[in-house]
Amino acid sequence: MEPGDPSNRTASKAESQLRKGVLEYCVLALMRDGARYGVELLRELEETGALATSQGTVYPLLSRLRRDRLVDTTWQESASGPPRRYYELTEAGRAALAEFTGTWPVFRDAVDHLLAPKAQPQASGETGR
Amino acid sequence: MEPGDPSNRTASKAESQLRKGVLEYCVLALMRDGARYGVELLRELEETGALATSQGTVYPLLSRLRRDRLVDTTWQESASGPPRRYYELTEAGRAALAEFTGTWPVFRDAVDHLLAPKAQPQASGETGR
DNA sequence: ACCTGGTTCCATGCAATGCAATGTACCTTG
DNA sequence: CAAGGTACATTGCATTGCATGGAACCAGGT
Repeated sequence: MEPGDPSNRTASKAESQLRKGVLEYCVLALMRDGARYGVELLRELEETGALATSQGTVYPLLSRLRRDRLVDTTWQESASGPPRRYYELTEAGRAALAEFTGTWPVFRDAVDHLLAPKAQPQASGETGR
Repeated sequence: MEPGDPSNRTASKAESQLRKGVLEYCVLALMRDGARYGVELLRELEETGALATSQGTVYPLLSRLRRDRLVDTTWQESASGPPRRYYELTEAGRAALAEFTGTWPVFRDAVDHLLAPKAQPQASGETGR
């Protein structure tokens, strides 16, 4: 990779820290519709733009998921290239993903609320949403 | 506080990791409308529910913000109790907050998109599943 | 004066995690 | 066989949330 790639500017220090703890569940989410292998996950994360990362991040993460029994793995031959290790959600993995799916909106809304411009004391009550 | 509160177990690990990198900017956001002191910030974070944290987290964070010149501090007497150290945004602090305000929605939407149930390719109604 | 309790500030050590750098193995192509 | 691409993996580092513990200051009761 080009160390001096200027297109990397978007990946500031803040984004790197934002990924912490979220990446794990994003990877689980990507496996929701079926088994995936490492480089495939890497590509799909890249497509999201904000969650792009590197092999040095994904493989240790996948190892942790396997250690914690959130995923099962199976080797599978490839039509062209070396064999791939496919990762698939276990029951515990689906449970963890479901839990995060509930946790995330709460967290997201809390941050949204803090970041939103000063609340306007518009009359009383809330305008709901 | 209840150190061993079992009701915290479900979201504790995930939420704890979620706070990484976000807390810094949430604290900056809280100072947007004026100077704040440590315990005050702690209380306001507590009110958000999802961003509640402890002194052991906030004070080292505030030290880093000061080290990086994102905030300035001034001592101020208290009507009842020991003096308080008030933290106020510097120009660099406002810039960092502004940058994050731009970064956050991109990140948030990326996670939302991944977590959303499988995208249903337009087409017409899908009756049940 | 002394002590108890509340408030506020802060430092230290640990654990989790993203990441760059690097290495290994396999497959295809020439 | 040699070269290059694909895929998996490990190591060491920096950052950061957090539990724990402590210090300083003030007010009120005894």
